Parts: sequence; C-alpha cells; structure tokens
Amino acid sequence: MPELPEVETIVRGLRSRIVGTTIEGATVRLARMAIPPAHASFDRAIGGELVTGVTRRGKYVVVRLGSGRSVVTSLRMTGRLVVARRGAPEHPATHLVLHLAGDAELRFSDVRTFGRMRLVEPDYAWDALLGVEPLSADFTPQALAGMLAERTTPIKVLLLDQRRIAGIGNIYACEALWEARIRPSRPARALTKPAVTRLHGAIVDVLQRAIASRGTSVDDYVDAEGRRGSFQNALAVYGRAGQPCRRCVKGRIVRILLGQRGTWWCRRCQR
DNA sequence: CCGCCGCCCTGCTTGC
DNA sequence: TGCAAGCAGGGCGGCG
Repeated sequence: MPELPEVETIVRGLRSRIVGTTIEGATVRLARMAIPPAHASFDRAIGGELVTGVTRRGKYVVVRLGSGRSVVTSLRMTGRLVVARRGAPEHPATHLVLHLAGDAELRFSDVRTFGRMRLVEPDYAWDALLGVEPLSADFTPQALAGMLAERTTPIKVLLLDQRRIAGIGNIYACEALWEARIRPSRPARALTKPAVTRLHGAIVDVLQRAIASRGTSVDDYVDAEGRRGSFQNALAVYGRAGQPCRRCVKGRIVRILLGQRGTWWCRRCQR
C-alpha cells in the first residue's frame, strides 16, 4: 500500500513525465473515484489545464495546474497512478484516465476503489488536518516528543495518525519501531527521551532508505512507470511473523493487533 | 480535543 | 473439491 516512500517515488516519476504537458480531457468510468470542484464536472473542469508541477504531501500526490487548481490523489491501499501510451495494455481496474497532449495518458486504477482523485480550487486548504512532513526540517526530536507527551495511546497507533505525522503507514510504523527497538504497544508517554530520539532517527532513516529503494512492493504497488520497488527485500519485521529477528536472531517476529491493524515486532529486542 | 467504532470494497485465505 | 465466511486496511464521519 502506498505510503510516503511509494508516493514520493510516484511523484518523482510523474514529475519527469507530465510537467509541461496539457491535460486535454478526462474519462471518468467510475464516478465516485473523481471529486470535482463545487458546481462543476470533473472532466470538463480539467480539460485544457497545463501541468505545472507534481509534489507530495503525506501520502497524497498533488498535480499542480496552470489555473492554480490542483489534482489531489489519494491511493489508499491498492490505487495506482501510471503514465502510459494510449492503447497500451491497461490495468483491469482502471477507473479514471487523464488524456495528455501527444499520445500519453495518466491512468488511475484501484481494485478496491477506495482511492480518490480530487480537483481542488486554488488556495483551498485541503491538507489543513495533515501533520508535519517527517522528512522536513520541522520534524525534530522535540516536535516528536511534543506529540507523545501525556498520550496513553500505543506509540504505533500514534505513528499512523496522519494529523500528527503525515505519510507513515503500517509498514513503516512497524519498521521504524523495530529499528528504534521500541515495543509497538508502549504508551506514547512512556517513551524515555533517548527512546524518542531513537524513534525520530529511525523514522527518518527508514523512510529515506525506502525512497532510495523506490518503495515497498508487497502487493499492488508500482511506480509511475509501472515498475515495482525493492524495499520489500529489506523489511525487518513487516509480514515476517514466525521468522527470526534479523538483529538479535534469537527472537521471533510475532504479529499482534493494535488499533485494528496488523503489527509485527520482535518480542526479544523491542521493549 | 481525544479515543473508538463502523463503513467503504474486492481479492485472497481459511475452514468446513 | 467447492463454497462461503473472514480478513485486510487508510481515511473519514459519527458518537460519547
């Protein structure tokens, strides 16, 4: 499922391929996947727009348009954004296609149809509820400590809260806690200062390494060119229930439920 | 503000 | 072997 590193990889791919091209129109095959501005139709509103940039905010892909509007896409679990030539074989669950000048198109597919592509007006603060970007200068050990203070929530549940830190999903929450040697169920306020510092470093480190590996493809994820990432080969805990810990070796990875989410960790070296 | 729950959806896994 | 139930999960709205 696309989290920050996967979305960042998609964004970089899109940036090199669609910036400077014009969106001639759109075909919306499944209406609920496309959210138009008020009192407008998605396909008519987007026709003729120039793509001026592609950025990321949390797990959202933001395509900036010449008019100042933006196309904000949430991929949720199984969404894909792929640039392809018109007529090339397409994913069977392609629900929305942006037709680009020339013979290219941007395809939005999603087996579970949880994803959304939203056309937002200039200056609309669509991301007002999103928290700090973990790879920005604003994300400091002190900022992290401030989020954890007084909170009884399990630290792993808190890492998934997009209102605090934007972009961490289930895979990287598990991996960062393993790297920091912290038990996922620990109440946030129970983390010592050194533990908070380790967690901060681990979050930044695991996200950067995952970006360098072009993301994690455990199931559906592919980048803007349709290629898989390789960070699944570097995972320490996610999906590794029953296998030995890659660090302490003697510990076994177990899977528990936290906040209704599967959570993997090493019983021996995470405390 | 906080925490928790259910819903959305389809494909894969599990169990009889 | 075949079928149905269960499970997975990010974001969001609703509730207390």
